[in-house]
Amino acid sequence: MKQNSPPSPPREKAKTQKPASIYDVAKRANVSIKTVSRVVNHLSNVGDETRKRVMEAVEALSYRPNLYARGLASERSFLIGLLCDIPAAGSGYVSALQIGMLSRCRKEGYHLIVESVDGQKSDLGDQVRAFVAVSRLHGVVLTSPLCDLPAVVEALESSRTPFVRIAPEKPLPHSIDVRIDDRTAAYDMTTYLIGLGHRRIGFIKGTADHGDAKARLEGYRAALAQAGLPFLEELCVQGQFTYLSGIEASERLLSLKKRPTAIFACNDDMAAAVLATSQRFNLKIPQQLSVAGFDDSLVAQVVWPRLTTCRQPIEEMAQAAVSILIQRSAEQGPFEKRLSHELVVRESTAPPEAS
Amino acid sequence: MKQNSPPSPPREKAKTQKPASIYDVAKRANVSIKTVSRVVNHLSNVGDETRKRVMEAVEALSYRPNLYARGLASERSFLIGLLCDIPAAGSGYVSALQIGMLSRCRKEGYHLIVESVDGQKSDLGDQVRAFVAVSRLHGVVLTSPLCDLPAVVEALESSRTPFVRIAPEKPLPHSIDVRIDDRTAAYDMTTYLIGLGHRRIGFIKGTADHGDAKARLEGYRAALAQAGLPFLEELCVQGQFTYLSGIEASERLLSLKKRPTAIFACNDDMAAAVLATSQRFNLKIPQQLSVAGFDDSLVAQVVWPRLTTCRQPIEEMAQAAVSILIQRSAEQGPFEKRLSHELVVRESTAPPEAS
DNA sequence: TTGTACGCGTTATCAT
DNA sequence: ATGATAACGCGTACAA
Repeated sequence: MKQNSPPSPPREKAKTQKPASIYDVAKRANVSIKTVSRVVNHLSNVGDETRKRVMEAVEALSYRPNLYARGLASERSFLIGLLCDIPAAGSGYVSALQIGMLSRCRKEGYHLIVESVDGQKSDLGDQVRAFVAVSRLHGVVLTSPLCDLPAVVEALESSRTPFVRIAPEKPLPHSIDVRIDDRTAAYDMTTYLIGLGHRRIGFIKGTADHGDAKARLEGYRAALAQAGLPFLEELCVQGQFTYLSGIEASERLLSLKKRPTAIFACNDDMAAAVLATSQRFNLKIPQQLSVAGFDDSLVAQVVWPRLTTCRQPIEEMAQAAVSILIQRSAEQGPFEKRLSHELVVRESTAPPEAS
Repeated sequence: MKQNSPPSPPREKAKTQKPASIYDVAKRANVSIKTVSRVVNHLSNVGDETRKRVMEAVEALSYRPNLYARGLASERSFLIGLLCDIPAAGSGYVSALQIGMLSRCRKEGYHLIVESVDGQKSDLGDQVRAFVAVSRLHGVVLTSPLCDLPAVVEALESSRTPFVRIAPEKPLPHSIDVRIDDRTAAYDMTTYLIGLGHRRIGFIKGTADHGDAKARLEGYRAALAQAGLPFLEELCVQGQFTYLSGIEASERLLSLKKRPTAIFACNDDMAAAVLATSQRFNLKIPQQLSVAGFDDSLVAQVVWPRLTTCRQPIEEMAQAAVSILIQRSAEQGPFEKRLSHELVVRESTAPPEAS
């Protein structure tokens, strides 16, 4: 006999710890495996009575469809991938993203597989290709700067792996993007600082190849222009989204002969660094220096004074991304999903001291 | 024909984006699939010449064994699971753990699948069972408090899923544990504070059901006893490893009529909270209050002043755990792997002010 | 509405 | 040392 026969026909259910298979369920419910499959996958063409019997059997045997068998039999696996650049892997941003993905995956019966790739290496495309080749993912979520690297996008497209990009820099012909309006968010924050009376506002940029970082810089400049304030090169320094880079950047800003009365950093980690540097420069926050961050990550509330920042609904964005992937929305064409940001005012900002 | 025939026989290699299968490799190398399998899995019984031919074919077709097929055919999958309790999922601790796992997995050709479970719910065992049932993991890594919950352990054992526990509270007959010596670590820190001259040392406990938290408390008490100092209930308050719980705990400690001159918190997040509360109480750190944390996580260096803390090699622990799982060391019996901690002295601690 | 039988890409068991 | 072929558990044309 060369076909799949129901496994282990002799001993019905010994102390075999092996999880029940679809055959076990079929036998117990007195139906074919196809019918079980239909019920499990929520297909409609099943009789009510039959469905009930099957569900009972599923329950009784606590049957769970095997992930590998499913992945093998259909192109569709139940794995969602999170691809992240190694330097960013441990950041609060990625953690939050992952939490959001996790919760949605759980709810939908999918699983999360996390993979780190080294965006610096030249074999990036191969890294990605290798990853999707072995695992035929249902879809993957991409963050900066990966989502803007042609090598990554091409590798994914050539293997026909659906993907959603979080906060990419540039639109792409066929891609689905989830984001907030970083430009407007930064514009809002800058305008808020200007509204407090600040005229010299320092800005710490995010990593150069991150799209959101660029958009925030634009927003900062736009707000300045709108208020009739000049954009000063010396007030705008490069950061890398890391705490350490924030230290360096803030040292430069605070060493200026005419130092700024406020500093807006592109994320909370760097803003926290500004706080630390201020201490060393003996500057009172917020009296002598206002500090604003971005993200509203954990650190924003952990430092003292707590950071005024711009909340980004990262978890929601992640959940949206996963949902899109699961619904295979790609087949409905590319689109962009924009969630809204929110200014969170805390103790790190205030009007500048009357000098 | 009812057997597996080499897929798509007509067009050798059209623009078929489908990854090469073992059949493609076998054909190109003029061997059977079994031989390919042998080479890929590094089995010894293959002729040198044959092996070379196969490897070339693998290279040329950039063949990667399909994850699902492997998982289906053998009990052994190439997935390592990280099971984490939902409240802890976003912590720096878990992030660091994950990074360590990721790097080791990558190096060994394994993949990381992350799953969150709700340790509070009564169906915890089922949650775990469901997870391992679908995915037949190669092994899973467990953290507190999950690693000490009988429901979790039993679910894993009954499904014969190997697991390694990180910093569990109690030893278990068949389990492999990776840890530092939390008791000694806390002992060292407390002794260091005593050495600075502190006599009233507050202690903020970690989550009650975490084994490491308990061990640290023991170390604190032991150091006190060793120095002939009394253990005072009022100086020892409950925390939950979260920043917020640290706020509450520190408020209680600093509201004491006779407040402590130093506070040792069970992790960095809570220590950071002590810093924040101190600001509100107008206490200079470290002059009027010394603060010490545990873990040496990111926040320890992000706050100001930077925290004196006890470094725990979390990433290393994670890597060790994965390696153990991959080597199937379980077959060599249970054991405990102990890594070493390190006292990291920064600006948050100093001798108490002469009063 | 329900069932049969094949294929997915591996590993594993036996031959040779 | 190598190869033919049966599982593995599921989805799915196709048939009934």
